[in-house]
Amino acid sequence: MLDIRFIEENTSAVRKMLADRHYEDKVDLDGLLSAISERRKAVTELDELRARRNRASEEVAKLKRSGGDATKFIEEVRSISGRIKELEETVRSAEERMNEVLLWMPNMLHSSTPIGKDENDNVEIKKWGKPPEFDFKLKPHWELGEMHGLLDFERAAKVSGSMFACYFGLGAQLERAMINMMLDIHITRHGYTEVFAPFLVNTDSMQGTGQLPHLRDDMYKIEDSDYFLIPTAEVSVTNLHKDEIIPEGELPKCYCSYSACFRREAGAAGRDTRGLMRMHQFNKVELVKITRPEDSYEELDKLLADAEVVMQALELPYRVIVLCSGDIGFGASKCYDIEVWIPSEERYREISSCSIYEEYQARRARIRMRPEGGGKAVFAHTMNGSGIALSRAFLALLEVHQGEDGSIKIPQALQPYFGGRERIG
RNA sequence: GGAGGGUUAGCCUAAUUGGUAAGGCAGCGGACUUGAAAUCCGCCGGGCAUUGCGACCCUUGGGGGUUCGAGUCCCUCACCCUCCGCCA
Repeated sequence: MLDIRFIEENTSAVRKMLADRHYEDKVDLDGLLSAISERRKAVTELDELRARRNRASEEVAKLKRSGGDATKFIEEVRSISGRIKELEETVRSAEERMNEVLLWMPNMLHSSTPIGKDENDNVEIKKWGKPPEFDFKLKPHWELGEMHGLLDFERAAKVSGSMFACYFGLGAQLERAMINMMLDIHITRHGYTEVFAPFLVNTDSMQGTGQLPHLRDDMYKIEDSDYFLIPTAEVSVTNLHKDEIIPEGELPKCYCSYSACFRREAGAAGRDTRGLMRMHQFNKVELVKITRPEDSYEELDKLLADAEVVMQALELPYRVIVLCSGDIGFGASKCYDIEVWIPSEERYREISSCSIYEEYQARRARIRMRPEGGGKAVFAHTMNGSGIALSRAFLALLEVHQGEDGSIKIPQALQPYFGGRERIG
């Protein structure tokens, strides 16, 4: 959510942001501005009338107490009240139009976010590791998974449907080992606090972090209730501090959280249909930070580095890109993606997304900070990133570390979490 | 699921048959002081305003209703507490 005063005073910057994001047609900026000024005009008149009514009403009270005749003032209040009702309706409808647009208004972009049209204009800023070269015919992960009895897509389809997976035996253990390793790395080496939060959240939380209204079709809604299945732990964890004013000394809040994530993948029919690449349900270890405004970009870079440590521990080749204005998420002002090398596709695919929202989510979720030494509460900054997403980490690990015989080498850092096992097969 | 109690500003607590939210703590600024404490004054939810100092407006969990007027009465929803029931 943007501040309406900011929008009024920086209209051309907002217009440029919408153009940079290719959002011009989706947001009625002029309608918003007119709703704001209509509201302001009505509120001014409303305030004056209310002041008159309050004065008259006070006279009524005085006269009643002293036993006098208040008829004249009662009549005055009655007549003013009619006009007040009209104006209240005007204000209400102006605010409704205002909020409708505001909820669909994306965040301003950070100056370091490159301007571009789509994913082709994202900027690569780093590469780590080398994509492996195989002198044999490599197997895709679903073949490796079925060969070792780690994965079963057919049975998952039986109990649920397509785009679900079932992990058996060492497969289930491997998934769990990776989750535990990631959590431990962040807790013990990076200073995060582990959180385990609900997987079902209400509409207000979904709106607080900006999934609603525009991603409604990507999420699962529970029938006959106000609950949604979380698409990421970002939602449940960030909203833990909703409606709070946090003392400056307690910032930054650094949380890491395991959760299952649920996505309808409504627009992705027919894509990545084989294997683990795209699932309706997958696991993820998420990193969430709430910080002082002045520290936020530094904290974002640290968060990215924290996620990278996991990639390195798993010995998975990756690159880091900065998303351009046409590709970056709705509420983010800047976003790094970590992309892992997928041998079977011979390209990099997203495995982590580290985004900063500045005040955008904080304003929606009303997360504020009380400055050291008192003073007016200000909005905190929020950010989050995958640290990292399972399923894709699982599939990358199978493919990258496969041998000619189909056996899979377990990276050394993971072995203690996997019963000391050095390989599968 | 049922019954009862509750929700007042960051925290805690008042408010007559319905009469227009009173205080305390914490915090900030100032005065006083060598400095601090104590004391005193102002501020201390949001909006709007400002050339100049506010006789300005809204806010008692959310929404609606009754009334000239609602923290107070009615309806509804959310959440918290207690008890009963059911349940992994």
